[in-house]
Amino acid sequence: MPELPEVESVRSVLARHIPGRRIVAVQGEPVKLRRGVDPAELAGQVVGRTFAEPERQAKFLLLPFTEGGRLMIHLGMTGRVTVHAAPDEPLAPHTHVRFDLDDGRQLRFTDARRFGCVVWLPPGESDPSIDKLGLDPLADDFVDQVVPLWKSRQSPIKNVLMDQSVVGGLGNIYVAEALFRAGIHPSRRAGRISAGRLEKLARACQTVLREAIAAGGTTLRDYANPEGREGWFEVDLQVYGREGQPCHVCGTELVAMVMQARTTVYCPTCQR
DNA sequence: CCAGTATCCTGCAGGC
DNA sequence: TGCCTGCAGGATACTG
Repeated sequence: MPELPEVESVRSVLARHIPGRRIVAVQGEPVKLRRGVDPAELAGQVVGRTFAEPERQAKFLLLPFTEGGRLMIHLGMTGRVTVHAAPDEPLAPHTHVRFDLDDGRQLRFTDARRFGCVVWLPPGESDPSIDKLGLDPLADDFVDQVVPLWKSRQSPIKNVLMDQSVVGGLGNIYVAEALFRAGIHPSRRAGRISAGRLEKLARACQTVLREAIAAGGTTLRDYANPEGREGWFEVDLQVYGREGQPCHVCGTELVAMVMQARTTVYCPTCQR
């Protein structure tokens, strides 16, 4: 499940491949992703444009063009962006959009569950999806900025962390890990946690994301980096996916609870 | 305004 | 062995 570190990994790989490359054609059939995509229509918008340096905002990949305009891509649950040496390489199932580049290579968007999107943003235009995004957890002033925001919320801290309009980029995996590292129970009301503990949580968010980026992104079954390598990097996950197993710190059996229809695993001893 | 829930979609694991 | 059920979950529209 791509969260911020996985998207950042995709961005950094694309940064080695696409800047300076011009799109010469777009292939694919119309498909209903999170938003409908029509490759023929997309062709009219991006053919002839040249990729500039790829960017990332939270979990959104932004691919600007030197001529103006940009592509906004979200990987959803199962989305992948891959670079292929030639357009005739075998197509993976659920490949929805293919961009032919002027050096003969092909950029592909694949997404089995179709929770992702590929959206054209015309020059000067933005999109509500990225406009609504909250704080950047990797920013230098993140800790100072986020504590008062969290303090004003009455929802369980886990739900607040998942809210992209508060902090952009965290998902179910890294939320669980950050809460464990900060020793905070997922269902504790955000506003009732002391400022000191919230600061610790903010730093834990930064640490866990930075470690994951350094490791190349946690690869579970749905993620591969854009070169198509199976980048099975391992990040040291303490709680995610470890329900019923002993806590690495105290040995207590880890517990799973469902919040907002999402499973959260935590240590009932270490997290209060 | 804020919080909580249903919905989209497919692959796969687990149970019988 | 094979089928069936349920779960995985990011964003968003909708309800309370």
